[in-house]
Amino acid sequence: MSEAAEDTGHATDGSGRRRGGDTRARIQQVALELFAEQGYEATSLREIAERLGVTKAALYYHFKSKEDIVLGITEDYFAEFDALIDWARAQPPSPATSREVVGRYLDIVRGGYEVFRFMERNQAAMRGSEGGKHRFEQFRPRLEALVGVLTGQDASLRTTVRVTTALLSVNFGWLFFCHPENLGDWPPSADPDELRSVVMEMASELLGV
Amino acid sequence: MSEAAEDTGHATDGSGRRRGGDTRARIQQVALELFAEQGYEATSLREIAERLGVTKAALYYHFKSKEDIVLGITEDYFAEFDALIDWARAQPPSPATSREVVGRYLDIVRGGYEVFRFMERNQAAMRGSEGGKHRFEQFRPRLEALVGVLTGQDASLRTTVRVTTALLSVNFGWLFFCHPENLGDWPPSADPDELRSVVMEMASELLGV
DNA sequence: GTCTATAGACGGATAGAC
DNA sequence: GTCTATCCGTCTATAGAC
Repeated sequence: MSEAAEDTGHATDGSGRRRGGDTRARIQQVALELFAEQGYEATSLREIAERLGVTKAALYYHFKSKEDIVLGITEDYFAEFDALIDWARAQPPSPATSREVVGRYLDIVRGGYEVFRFMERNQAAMRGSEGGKHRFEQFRPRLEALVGVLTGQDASLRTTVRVTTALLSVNFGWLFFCHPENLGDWPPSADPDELRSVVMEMASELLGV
Repeated sequence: MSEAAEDTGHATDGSGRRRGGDTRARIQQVALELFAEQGYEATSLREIAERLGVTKAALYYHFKSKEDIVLGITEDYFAEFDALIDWARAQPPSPATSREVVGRYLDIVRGGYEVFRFMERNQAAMRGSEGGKHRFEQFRPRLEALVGVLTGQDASLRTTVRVTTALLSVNFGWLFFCHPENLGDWPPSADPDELRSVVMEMASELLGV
């Protein structure tokens, strides 16, 4: 969906360099990296602007606030989850369906590596309810919906915990082991295909399918 | 260890009310709650002081900086992990030992609910390397050590992922389902004993013991 | 679409009285 | 051990020129 790619449809110039409307996307990309590394609150707009070689004021041409930068990024991925939820609800319940749901869940995380890394490391900032402001906490309800689809109604605690853990293990497992991280030698960086099968196997066991 | 309890050995007065040295612990307790709810960077010392009915300056009598408040809290729990690692290394490798390690890991998390909630939600702030500063990121090496003890040397990717997931599922599972949280009705708040057995069962399966 | 300049608020931290 | 008062830095956000 939006992975450091264009979203406004502007053309490139003759030499193939990026032009015009992709500044917006570049801001989001840089902001996301810094937010994930240093934290949302700890990263200033000045820092983002500097890394892009522009000034703060330029950012405000593209986004009306700091929060707005994040909103624009996360929306796409929440929409993908919503689509997955709708799809899952339309399928007949079966072990094959469950595995397919988990597989699609993993693919969403794969496609939005930086975004999910950001969300994982800034949970407090996402929830942040300073003075009753809502902010961008919208993951929980999606997770609840997916778990509900996978467990069916009136699930036991055991089932709920296992299914929730299955999804979050997929999520975390991918972020933790498939990393272009600049940190030490642990955890080992895994081959994507191998990691995928390992993670899917775990999830299947936890789901009991 | 330090759970809103005294640590300076000061006496209480005749009526049993708290006195003297426990101000330090009360600061840590309140700070931890706010840090977990709103985020470390988003919570100001003014806010902490206000909730305690004192002024910012008073906090600086007990702690030399904002970071110092957190350091004092987390140290105890990292020490508990270190003790667990030492203990695990001294045991003969066996399925029973593995289960015992996981059980003790869970007990540490149980004992430090607020602390671990804080750490989970403020990963970015804990890692925060603004200008090369180290800060209080010390969980990873402990996790690596524990995983190493549980897998033995030269473990496959599959084993490493499963064991890591086992520990983190215990961690997350407890925080996620055993909650005095003020948020909606999901996830359901679980009975501690039941949750413990569910979580331990999952971990055992992932460990393959 | 990007700039300079600045407003306006709030942050962490310190000095020194009591 | 807690307070008042204050310093100084940085932050988000805006106004207005080019």
